[in-house]
Amino acid sequence: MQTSDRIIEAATRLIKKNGYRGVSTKAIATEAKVNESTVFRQFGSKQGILEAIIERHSDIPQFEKLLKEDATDNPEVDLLNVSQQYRLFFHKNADIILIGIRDKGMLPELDRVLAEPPVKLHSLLVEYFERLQKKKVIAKQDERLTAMSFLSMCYGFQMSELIHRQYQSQLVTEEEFYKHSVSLFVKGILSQS
Amino acid sequence: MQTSDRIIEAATRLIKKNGYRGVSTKAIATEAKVNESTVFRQFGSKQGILEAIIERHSDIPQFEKLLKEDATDNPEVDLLNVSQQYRLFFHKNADIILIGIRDKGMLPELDRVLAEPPVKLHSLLVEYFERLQKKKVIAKQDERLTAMSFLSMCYGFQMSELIHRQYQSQLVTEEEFYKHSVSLFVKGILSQS
DNA sequence: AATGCATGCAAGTACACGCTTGCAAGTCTG
DNA sequence: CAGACTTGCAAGCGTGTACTTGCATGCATT
Repeated sequence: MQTSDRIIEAATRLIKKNGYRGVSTKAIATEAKVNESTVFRQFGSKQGILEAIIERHSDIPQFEKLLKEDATDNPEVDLLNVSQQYRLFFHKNADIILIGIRDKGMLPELDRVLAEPPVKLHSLLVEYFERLQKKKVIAKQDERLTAMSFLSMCYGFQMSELIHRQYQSQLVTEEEFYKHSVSLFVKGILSQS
Repeated sequence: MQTSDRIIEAATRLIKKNGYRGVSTKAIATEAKVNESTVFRQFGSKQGILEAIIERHSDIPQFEKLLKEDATDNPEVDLLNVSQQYRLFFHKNADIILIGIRDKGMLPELDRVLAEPPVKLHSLLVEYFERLQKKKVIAKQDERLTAMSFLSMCYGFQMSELIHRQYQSQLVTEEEFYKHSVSLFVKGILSQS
């Protein structure tokens, strides 16, 4: 494996565990089984390593397609797809999400990148629910709030998995959680108030 | 105001912003308008300040009462109460929750204290939903998953407020979110599948 | 074989940080 | 007023850390 890859992986592992400021370049070098000077020759500075980590994960999810072109307008199907995609997004980016939370403010760009997907998804969900209301598929309701409820449910589940995994994991599996939550949620939005 | 109070407040402010390791004792002293040596005379060490911050917030919520003695067994009422209490818990402890997330692992006791309430609340909700099912108030369902859905919804909303406030706040207010979410959720658990 | 490149190694620099200490000044209490 | 206590101030100690540099070594390409 490439030297720089080993360094990035080592850094990711350590920063996830101890935070950016809690990890020294020497520790990263040792973990990567590399001399410290090599780290600087490759990345210039400690911050450079962090930037490389983020660059490697630039993988923004595409919810647009799921809720527009590919939408079946059967909410149970579409929302399950969205939740799967959201879940995938969390898995793929678990590393930088954790780092972004721990070391918020270290890299403004990271903050922005991480804050964006939820906002974007919220507005897409609003549009989606609006359409379903017009089509009388779901009851009349405040779509902003409905979208927020759904989003919070997914976000909350994923965040608690990320943050508290070692304490409370495996109360329920991801599969069953989403299956149950989506169907419960759909029942809620179908019925007339 | 007491010198030590000023120090604790200053430290809380700074640690929330920059993380424990991102804040120097000198910076804390300056922020508190106190000499650095005074900080050490009062708290012994930097870690001592952190412990004092946590001690000051030892304020564990009581969901037990809400879901047992005080329960009306009208889920709309009870769940709204629970959500209010949960929300209050987040507000009261916003400081140490944020610090706990940022500096996870710094203080094992803090990790534990913060991981506990959600787990506890989950098991209380499970009991509650079990009872309502036996009483035929709500449909038959897997109460573990139902509890998790509700909990994730509340947790997710509060966490995103805490973490991303500056980016996405005020899409919706807390009041309307909980009112809407609880009623949507209750519709979901009432209806027969 | 010669050249260039990536790396290891050892030493070192500059600085920030946690923490200590001795002394002087101010405040509060009996 | 005397004594105890708190604080400010200035200096300093030891350590860890980001980062640099010069040299030697091995490897690959030409």
